Amino acid sequence: MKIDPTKNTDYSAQIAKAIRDAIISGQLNVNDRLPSEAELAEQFEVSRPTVREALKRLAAQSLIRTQRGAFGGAFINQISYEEAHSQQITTSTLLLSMNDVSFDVACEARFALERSCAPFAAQRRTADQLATMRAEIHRQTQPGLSDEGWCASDVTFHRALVESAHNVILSYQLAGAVEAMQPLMNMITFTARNREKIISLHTDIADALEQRNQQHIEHALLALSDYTKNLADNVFAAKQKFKADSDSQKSQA
Amino acid sequence: MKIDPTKNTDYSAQIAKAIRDAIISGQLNVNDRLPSEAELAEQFEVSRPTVREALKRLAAQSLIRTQRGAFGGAFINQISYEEAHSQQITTSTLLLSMNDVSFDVACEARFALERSCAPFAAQRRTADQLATMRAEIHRQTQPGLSDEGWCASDVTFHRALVESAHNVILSYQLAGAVEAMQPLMNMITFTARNREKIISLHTDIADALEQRNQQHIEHALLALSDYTKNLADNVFAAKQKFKADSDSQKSQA
DNA sequence: GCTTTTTTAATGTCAGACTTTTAATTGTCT
DNA sequence: AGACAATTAAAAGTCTGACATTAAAAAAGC
Repeated sequence: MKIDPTKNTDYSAQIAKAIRDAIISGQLNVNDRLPSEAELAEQFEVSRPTVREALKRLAAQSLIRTQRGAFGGAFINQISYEEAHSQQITTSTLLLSMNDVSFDVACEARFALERSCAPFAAQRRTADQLATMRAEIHRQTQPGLSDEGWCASDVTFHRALVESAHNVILSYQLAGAVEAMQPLMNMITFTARNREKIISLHTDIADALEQRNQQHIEHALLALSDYTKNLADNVFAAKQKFKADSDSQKSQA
Repeated sequence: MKIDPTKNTDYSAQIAKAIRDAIISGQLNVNDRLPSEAELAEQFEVSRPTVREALKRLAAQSLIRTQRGAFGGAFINQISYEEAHSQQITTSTLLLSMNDVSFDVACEARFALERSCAPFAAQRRTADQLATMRAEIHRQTQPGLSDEGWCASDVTFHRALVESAHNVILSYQLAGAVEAMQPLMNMITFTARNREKIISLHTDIADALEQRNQQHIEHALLALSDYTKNLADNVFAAKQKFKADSDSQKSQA
């Protein structure tokens, strides 16, 4: 493994890429130890700080972990669902917030993705997951519930639904999508009337799941998607109107 | 922003986290410039190499980009679908390869996720996307097609299906899932008979899309999922048998 | 044989220097 | 005045060499 000094990218980026490729292609396996920083520096013919920058890049992607002390070093990390998941959420959240994705598009995607767990959820849901969902619905009916509490409960509810499909890959993908949407959802404050409607839709979902009726689950999710979209449209229209009003007042003054 | 010397994590990790949080919370906006490395070193009361390691961590997640020269520095990067997508694929691919996820589970998830684009694809598909799919089907019928060519065509076909939903978020999530599965799919070599069956299922999907029939699309995807799962089961069973046979031969010798 | 101490090999951190890149500024010529 | 060239300055990129800290292995002591 060598680096190309004529390329106009950083050495550290090139070295990181070389090691990353070796991991992906399977030349390096989980728990293998990389050579020490000093040895890598010699191999790549760069200084130790440069090697360290490369290693930090890999560490940021959870590809390696480092251990200090004798017989320590950098080891190929077995990436866990936990880590993959949190990385996915950071990326997706930033993607949404930085590219002004319309709420409609995001909302549509979120519920469409969730819908994909319906057939398996209907088959495989356990009493436990159903109980979680019922408990969250009950929490949502409490009149004193704060906005944050409401949103957190919403996430827990949908996570339980996703988990009930008993497919780790689906869970990983869907939980990411649901959580990435959360900041957008937090922009909407729900009135008591809104909450009431959503609770009834949540109840529909739980009922359908209890009866193991795939089509009802899908139907209820679609209804929830439509209702949320409508709600958001109204909220944003109201904000727009408020802004327009205050603008015209300013220009009059 | 300060760091905690008593914590047992690296300074560079703490600094990266502090800046990352500032980005996520919106204190730092797209295209904002961070202070120079020297200034950051002063602010955080660490040395410049340590700051640099922190910045490389952020660069690895595409959160910042750096520019050399006067008036250069580190700028908050507007993360693109392209970047988010490629990061997601790296993570998902490694997650699958390192956690020996069963083929069945991955396959089920892949097609279930793809199914979520069906209602929108049926509504919004364009002639263009349909043509792409037909063209790929035609390519797949060519007798001389290599295994790599077959797999690449398969990806293109499914990408076109996903794109026909015209929802950028769905495209991003689904394309990631499809591509992350690819290394697993490559472990199966398709016989001529297998290919024939898959082509007929692809044709079913294209036909259903042409007729804008959501349920047929979903049904065809399910059939494809089941067929692929079966195929994989047989392939792995055969491999197992081969291994068992050669093992018993060894023990006899 | 067990516990304690020492050794040692690694990462983590620092200070300071030098190189390269790049944009703004200044200077010069037409 | 305007276009082009030379200068300058600020920043990232890189290197050297040192010291601090950690943790496991080896050695010493009981």
